[in-house]
Amino acid sequence: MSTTVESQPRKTSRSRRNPEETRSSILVAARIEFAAKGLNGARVDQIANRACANKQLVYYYFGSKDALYKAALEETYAEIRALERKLDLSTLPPREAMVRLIDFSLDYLNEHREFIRMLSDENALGAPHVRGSEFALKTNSPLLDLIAETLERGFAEGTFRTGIDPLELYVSIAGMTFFYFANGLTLSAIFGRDLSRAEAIASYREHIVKLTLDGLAPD
Amino acid sequence: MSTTVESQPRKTSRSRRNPEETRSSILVAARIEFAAKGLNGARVDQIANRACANKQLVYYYFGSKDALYKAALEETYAEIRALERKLDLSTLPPREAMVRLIDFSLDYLNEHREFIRMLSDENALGAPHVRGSEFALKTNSPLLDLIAETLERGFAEGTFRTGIDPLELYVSIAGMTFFYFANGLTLSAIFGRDLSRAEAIASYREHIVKLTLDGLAPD
Amino acid sequence: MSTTVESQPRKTSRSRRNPEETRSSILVAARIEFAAKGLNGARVDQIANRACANKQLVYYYFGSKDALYKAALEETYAEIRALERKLDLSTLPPREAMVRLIDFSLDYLNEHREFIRMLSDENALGAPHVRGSEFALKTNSPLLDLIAETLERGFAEGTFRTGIDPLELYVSIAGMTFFYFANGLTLSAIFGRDLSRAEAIASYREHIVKLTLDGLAPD
Amino acid sequence: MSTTVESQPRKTSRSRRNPEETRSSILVAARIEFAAKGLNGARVDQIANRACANKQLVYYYFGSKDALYKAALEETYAEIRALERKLDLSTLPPREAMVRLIDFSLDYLNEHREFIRMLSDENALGAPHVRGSEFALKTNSPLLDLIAETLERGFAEGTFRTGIDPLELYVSIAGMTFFYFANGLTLSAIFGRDLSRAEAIASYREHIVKLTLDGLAPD
DNA sequence: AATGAATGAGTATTCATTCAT
DNA sequence: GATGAATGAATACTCATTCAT
Repeated sequence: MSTTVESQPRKTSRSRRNPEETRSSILVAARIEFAAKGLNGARVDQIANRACANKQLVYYYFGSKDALYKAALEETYAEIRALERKLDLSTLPPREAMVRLIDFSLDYLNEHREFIRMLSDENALGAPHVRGSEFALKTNSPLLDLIAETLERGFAEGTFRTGIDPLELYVSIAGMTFFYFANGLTLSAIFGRDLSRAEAIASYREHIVKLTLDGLAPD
Repeated sequence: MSTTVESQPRKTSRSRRNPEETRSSILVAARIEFAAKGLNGARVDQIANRACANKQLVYYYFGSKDALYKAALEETYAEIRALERKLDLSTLPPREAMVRLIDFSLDYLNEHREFIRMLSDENALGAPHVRGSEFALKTNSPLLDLIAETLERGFAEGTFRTGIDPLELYVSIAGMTFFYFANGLTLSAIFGRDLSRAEAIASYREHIVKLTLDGLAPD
Repeated sequence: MSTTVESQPRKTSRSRRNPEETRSSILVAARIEFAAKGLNGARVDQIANRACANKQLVYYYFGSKDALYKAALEETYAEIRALERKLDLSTLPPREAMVRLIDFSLDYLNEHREFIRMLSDENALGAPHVRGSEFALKTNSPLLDLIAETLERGFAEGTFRTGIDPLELYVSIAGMTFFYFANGLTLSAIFGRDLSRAEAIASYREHIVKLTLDGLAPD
Repeated sequence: MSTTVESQPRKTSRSRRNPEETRSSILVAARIEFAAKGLNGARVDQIANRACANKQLVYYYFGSKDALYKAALEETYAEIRALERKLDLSTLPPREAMVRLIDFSLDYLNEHREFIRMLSDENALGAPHVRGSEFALKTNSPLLDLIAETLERGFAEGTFRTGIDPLELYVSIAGMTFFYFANGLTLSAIFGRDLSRAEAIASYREHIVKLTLDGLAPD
């Protein structure tokens, strides 16, 4: 469950005089560095290094470390939104759709710890980069609509109860999955049980699937 | 929901030549500073300032910034464990006990955002301070036993189903509450709904109480 | 015989944007500072100041105080080796060659007290910078070969005896000259005779020339 | 040939309320620390620690780090002077007396590297502690008189030539021995020959004995 | 578009020394 | 005499950022 990234400058060659590629490789490097060390811990030098660019180029393309962080954050969000858009819940029966949503959340976070780190970091800093209208618009999620539609279908067929707020449901599912990975290291240490093992994750999945489906079921 | 702490040196007088008090005031200042800015962002200068001590005293008493961070983390954990110990779940009927547990979790995190920040930060850093046997022992939680006992009582009286893992239940509850506050800023920004309002919290409480109790109920 | 260097920042202008010159001026400043105060006593600030650079440039070019010290030490050695290489002993009759060697040693140390200081300091510290193969190779001295060849020529013409180890001869000559200047201050103070006066040096020269030549003569 | 001293606080108990002993144990500790690390490198904390005293006592008894250094230097000198006083050269035939002197110098320095370090350090610093009349008087050496008397006896019996300055002879002998040990580490490293081995020392001894005796012999 | 050189303001840490008891 | 607590002034080193080419 370690998230440490060794600071190998990974100097794979990058073609000269290709602005688009240069910008892109800086952004990729930035995402890795920020995800691994946070805004404060990340080093512009390392980012430039990893991107096989020089420090000045970082400023040329992004203006400041902070702006670069924001760009990295936006890309990270964009990525997850793109995946969410592919999550075709409407073709599945409501209960299966909900399970699919949980699995997606669990799998994505398990495989993209960097998203956790960036999200935690941004909030710890007071979320200064997310505030502002453009950001919210850019990262506008289709998920809430998907959930709402699924809940309605479930209610219609009698498998879900009414009165469930899609955002609250989303937050509770995201919370259960996010927390598991976000705080897995301290949880494992303090409770003496390795939560990063595949079986532990599978078992926990069963637990939250049951909790959610039962919680959604009509009385 | 802002967690920023203005860097006012808050120079309230501190009696001289009182080692116990000096040490303590440094630790208090450290907890505030670390909670607000994280390990990387915190400034030893600020801590000393806030404690009305000088920087060297910090080193005199704690040795290093890192050791001070660990001490702050331990105290933070100790505090929550002390509260958990007071949580007398065994005198309540199982379902009420579970609600009590959720309320405690929600209220504590709502009122102690600094705990969230320290926990997130420690995990982001790879939990280097929590690893190691002494820490786990020191912060050994009574909560798992309380939950296990409650689950058993609930099963005995027929309100809870069997086969529920106390740790998994704890993680899911903690996740739902922790995530709400930990990532509240970005959630509010992106979904355009202020989650820090009291009514929003109350509504979310109802949601997770329902989810949990229904999830625990026998089929 | 004073070696103290006043800490005048000696801000003689240095052309901007000239990396070669910048690096070089830092190294020059470092040699002065290290020679005057030793590794421990030297201040990076002072070095930067004297080089009309700022502190960070020192790190930009040399990485650390220690690495800078090593670079200064290497240059110091390189300089003396370059001079030794010019010492054309092979064109002189053996006895004159030996006198030439003594004179060179005496004159060089007299005029380059900084070499004495750096050598003493390095040894006092346990010679950590000199250890390692590259250093030895870089500073490989031609002197031993020169001495060996001179001894052979002297033996051939009957002025020197056989069985003399070049390294031991070198060490004894270097010892007599080095110690005179290295410890001149305490010697002068304790024995109440100023050894830094030109006549004192001249007289001592006669003494060691005689000692050496007689010591080398066949029985 | 290493002179590094591990910083074990060597906390052997020391009887309380015994001023003489306290002062003495501080001085002993100071000599070890200064000899190992020099004036700049030595730490008052370490000295106090090693002496099982507290830092304030160091100041109580010696006033300052510098004064303590001077006291340590004086004791070091006093010790060698005491040994020199026991060197009964006058009972030996002149040539044997001279050999005895060389052996003494070689052996003492070999066994007391700390003397080398302190002497080098003091000179490197510009000998500020040795300057001043009291120091010279306190450490007044009998050696020059012993050498002068030996030279006279040698001249009288025809084994030594005339015109030899006792101080110059002393400096040359001390130089050959001192330099060997003082700079042994760099010499060994650069010339690739371990000068600290007993055989190497024995061989060098023969060399300087021969050099000296031949140099003193009449033409 | 790209680069290496240069900079100011910080940042944890150290250390000799003094104060109060 | 002896001790722990307290302090100011340094000190090596870092880092985001800008300049000049």
